[in-house]
Amino acid sequence: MSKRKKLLLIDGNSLAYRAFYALYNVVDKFVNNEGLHTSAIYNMKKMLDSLLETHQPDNVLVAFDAGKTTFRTDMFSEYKGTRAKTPPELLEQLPYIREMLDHMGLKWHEQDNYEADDIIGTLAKRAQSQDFDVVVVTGDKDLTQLADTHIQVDVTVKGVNEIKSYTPAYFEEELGIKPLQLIDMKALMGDNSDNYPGVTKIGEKTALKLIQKYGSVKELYHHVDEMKKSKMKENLINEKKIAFLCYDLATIKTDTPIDFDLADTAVQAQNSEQLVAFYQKMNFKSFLDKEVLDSQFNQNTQEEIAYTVLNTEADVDQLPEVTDGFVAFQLELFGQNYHEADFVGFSLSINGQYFVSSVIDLLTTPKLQKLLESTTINKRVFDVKRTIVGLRRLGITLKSVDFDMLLVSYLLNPDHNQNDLGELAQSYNCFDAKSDVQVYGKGAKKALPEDEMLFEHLARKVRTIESMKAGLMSQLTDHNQDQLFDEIELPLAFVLAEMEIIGIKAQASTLQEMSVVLSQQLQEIEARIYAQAGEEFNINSPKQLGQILFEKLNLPPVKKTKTGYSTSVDVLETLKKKSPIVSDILDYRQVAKIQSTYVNGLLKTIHPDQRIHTRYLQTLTATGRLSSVDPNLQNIPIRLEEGRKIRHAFVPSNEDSVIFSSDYSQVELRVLAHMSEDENMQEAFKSDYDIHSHTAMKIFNLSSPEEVDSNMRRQAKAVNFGIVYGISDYGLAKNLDIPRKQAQAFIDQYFAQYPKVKQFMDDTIEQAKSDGYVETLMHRRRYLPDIHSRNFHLRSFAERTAMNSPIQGTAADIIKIAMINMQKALQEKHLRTKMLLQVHDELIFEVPQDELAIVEKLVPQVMTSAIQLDVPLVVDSSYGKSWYEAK
DNA sequence: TCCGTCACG
DNA sequence: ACGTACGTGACGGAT
Repeated sequence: MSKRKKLLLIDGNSLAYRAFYALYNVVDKFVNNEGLHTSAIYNMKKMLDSLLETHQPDNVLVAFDAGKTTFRTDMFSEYKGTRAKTPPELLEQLPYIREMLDHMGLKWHEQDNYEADDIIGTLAKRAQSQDFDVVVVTGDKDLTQLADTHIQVDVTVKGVNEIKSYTPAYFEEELGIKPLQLIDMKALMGDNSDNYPGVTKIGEKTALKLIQKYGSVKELYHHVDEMKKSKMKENLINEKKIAFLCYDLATIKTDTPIDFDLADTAVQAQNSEQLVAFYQKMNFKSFLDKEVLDSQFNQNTQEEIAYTVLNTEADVDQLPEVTDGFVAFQLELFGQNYHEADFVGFSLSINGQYFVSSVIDLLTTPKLQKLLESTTINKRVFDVKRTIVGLRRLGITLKSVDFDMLLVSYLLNPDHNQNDLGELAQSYNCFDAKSDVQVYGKGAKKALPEDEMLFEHLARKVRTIESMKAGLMSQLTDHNQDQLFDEIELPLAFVLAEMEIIGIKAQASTLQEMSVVLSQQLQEIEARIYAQAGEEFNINSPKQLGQILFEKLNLPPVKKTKTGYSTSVDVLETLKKKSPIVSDILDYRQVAKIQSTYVNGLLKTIHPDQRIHTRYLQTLTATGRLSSVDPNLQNIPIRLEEGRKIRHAFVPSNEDSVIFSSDYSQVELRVLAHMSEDENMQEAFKSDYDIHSHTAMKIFNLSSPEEVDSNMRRQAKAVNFGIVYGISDYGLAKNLDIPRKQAQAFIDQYFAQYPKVKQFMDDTIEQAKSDGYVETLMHRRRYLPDIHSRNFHLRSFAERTAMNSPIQGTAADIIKIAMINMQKALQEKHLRTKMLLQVHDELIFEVPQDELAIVEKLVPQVMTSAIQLDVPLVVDSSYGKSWYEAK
C-alpha cells in the first residue's frame, strides 16, 4: 500500500495578517536598519517553521491574493468593499515574505482575478484526486467548505498552534450539515466582512435552520411557495436574485486556470546562504547569531590548537627557520584607529606551528624584525594596511605581502567587508576563530580577556588566515581578479599606508581663530532667531524647530519625515519668502555645521605632530571608492566660501613647500564614453568640447555652441549627472524642479543623441540580471540580488546601481592605478614631494618649491596615462600656500 | 543606537 | 499605482 503524500496549502494573506497583529503592540520594535517593519516577516517565519514541523509535508503552496479586483468584484462591485486598507506597516512586508518563501524552498502563487481561496480550492481538489492528503491552513472559515475526504481545513484560533480542524465528520457533528452546504448558508445569510448582503433579516441561525430543512438554496426556492405566509417568505421571494448571486460569491473556485503542476509544489531544499543574507538584511539576530553560531562553534571548534607563547627574546631565538617561504602574521590592536590604538600582541604561524605573544617589543628583536622586513618570505595577513601602519609605529617596515584575507574577500564581494576576521571567516563557514566581539565583548564591557583565551584567539586567527588562503585566491582567479588584487589593491594598500602615516599638517591656530569668529556669529544669529520666535529653544533640534516653525509661527509644513516635520534645506528654501526667521535658521545651520564638524571636529583629531592622520577604508564601499574616517578628509567644504575657509588650516610641512592639487576633469563621463563606445559622446571628448554645452546642443536641438545659454547648460549638466547616476524621469524632475514629462523628454532626447549610451545602460541591466553582478573595466564586481526583486523600489534601485557602479567603480580603478604609479615615479625620481590625500577624483600633494616645475608636469602625465581609454583623460592642477589656495 | 541633517565627489 | 537620482562620514538630538 502506497502512502499518500501530504500537501500543505497555506492562505498567505490570512497568515500574514495573523503574524502581523499578533505582534501589533510591539510593531515598532521590529524595524530593520532601513526602517522596514519586520514583525510579520519574523512571526511568519516562526509560524511556517511550526507548520512544517507539525505536518512534515511533501508539498507546500502558499497562496496570496493578487489584487483588489477579481472576478467576484466583476459580479458584485461592492464585494469586500468595506475592508479596511492593509496597514502600511504590513503592506511593506509582503514582498519580503514572498522572498523568504523563495529562500525557504517553498512555492508561492498569486493569480490575477482570483483570490487565494480559489487557488487553494483548485489545488486541494487536484491533489485529492492524485493520492494526496491535503491540509489547508487559514484564518478564514469560508475555506472550510473545502473539507472532504483527504482534505482537512485547519482554521487558526490563536497563532498557528491553536487550531480547529474541519473535516466532514466534524462539520456534521458541529453544524449538522455537509461542508458544501456552507455555501448555501452564506447565500442566505451573506457575509459582513466580505460585504455581500444575503437575504434581509436572515442571519446565521435562520440560514442554518433553512438549509438543514431544505438541503440547499435551490431546493429551498423549489418549495418557497409552500412556505406559510411570513415576512421572511416575502424577503426570500423578493431577493431570490441576491441569494443566488451570494451563492456564487461564496463559492470557492476549484477550477482556477493555474499554470503550474502539483509537482512544482514539492518542497525544495532551503538556500541557507540566501537565508542568512536575508536574516542579516532583516536584522533577525535571533535566527542568526547565538543559537546558530554557538552550535556551529560547539561542533566545529573541536579541533584544538597548540601554540607556543613567546615571552622573552630568548624565546624568539628559539623560533624555527622559515622553510615554507611564507608566514601568516597577525598584529592585534585594541581599537579601530591603528594610528593610536594600544598594542595587544601578535601571533604568527611558521611551518604550521603557531606562536603568540603579548610582549609587543619582541617584534623588534632582530629575528622577528628581519622576518617581517624580509623580501623573500611572504607574509599573509588580515588587513595589510593596518598591519603596515601598526608595525611602522614600532619602527618596522613590513615587506612582501602576498595575501590579505580582508582585501581579497572584499574584491570577491564588496559586501564581505566585515572588518572582523572571525566574522568574515564565519561568513565563509569557517568556524576556527571567534569574532572579536565574542572574545573582547563590546561597548562598555569591552576588555582584554585572560591570557589563555587571548592567546588561543590570536593563534586561531593566523590559522584561519592560512586555511582561507587557497580557497579565496582560487575564487579570485575564477573572477578574473588576479590583476585587480596583485597590481592594484595590494600595492595600493602600501601607498595609502604611507599617505596616512605622513598625514597632512593642520594649523590649530587657524582653526581656533575661526572658532572665535564663528561663535560670535552663532550668538548673533541665535539672538535674532529667539527674538523672532518669541522664545528660546534648541535650534539644532529638528523636533523643537519644527514646533516653532509649523505650530507656533504657522508656516506651512511642506514635507514630513517619519518622526515629524521636515526642516531640511529644500523645505526651508521654499519657506524663505514667508518669514525672515527661515533665512536666519539656514545661516545658523551653515555656521553651526562648520563650527561643530569642521572647526571643533578637526581640532580634536590633530596629533601631537601637528598633523592629521586620516584612515582610508579600502574595503568598505560597494563601488570600489575609498572612504576616509577619523576624520573624514574627503568632505572638507569647498562649495560655499564660508566653509571653504577651513582649507586655510591645511598647509605644507615647511615654508618652502606648497600644497599642490590635481583633479580629473569629468572622469566619470569619460569612462561612460569609453565603456558605451558611443561615437557622439567620444567625439565631444576627443574634440575637447565643453561636455555640458555639447549635451545642451544635443538635447535642445541646437546647431552651434553659441546658442547654448547658461540655463540650457545648467539643465544639460544635470542630465549628464543623472545619466551617470542611472537616470529616472522622477529624479531628474526633482533635481531640476521641472515637470516629469519634460524630464522624460530630456532623457529621450539624450538617448536619441547618444544611442550607444542607452544601449550600454540596457546591456548593463541585462548583465546584472543574468550574472547577478556588474563589473568595472578592471573586473571589480558588485552583486545586485535585488535586480530580481518584485518590489518596485528595490528593483529600481538595483537597476540604477547597475548603471552607476561600473562607471563610478572604473573611475575609482583609474585613480588607484594613478596613485600607485605616482608613488613609484616620486620614488624613482628621488623627489621629496609627498602624496598626502585622495578625494575620489583628486590627488593632493605637498611639493617643495624647487620640485614644483617637475611635479606640475609629472602628476598630470602620470594621472592621464594611468589607463588607455578611447577618449583622453584630462587633469587640471593648481597650487598655493594652503589647501585653500590650491584651487 | 537611530534619525535627520549636511559636508564632499 | 508604485515613488528614487550614485557613492560616502560626522554631528547633535532623541530614544
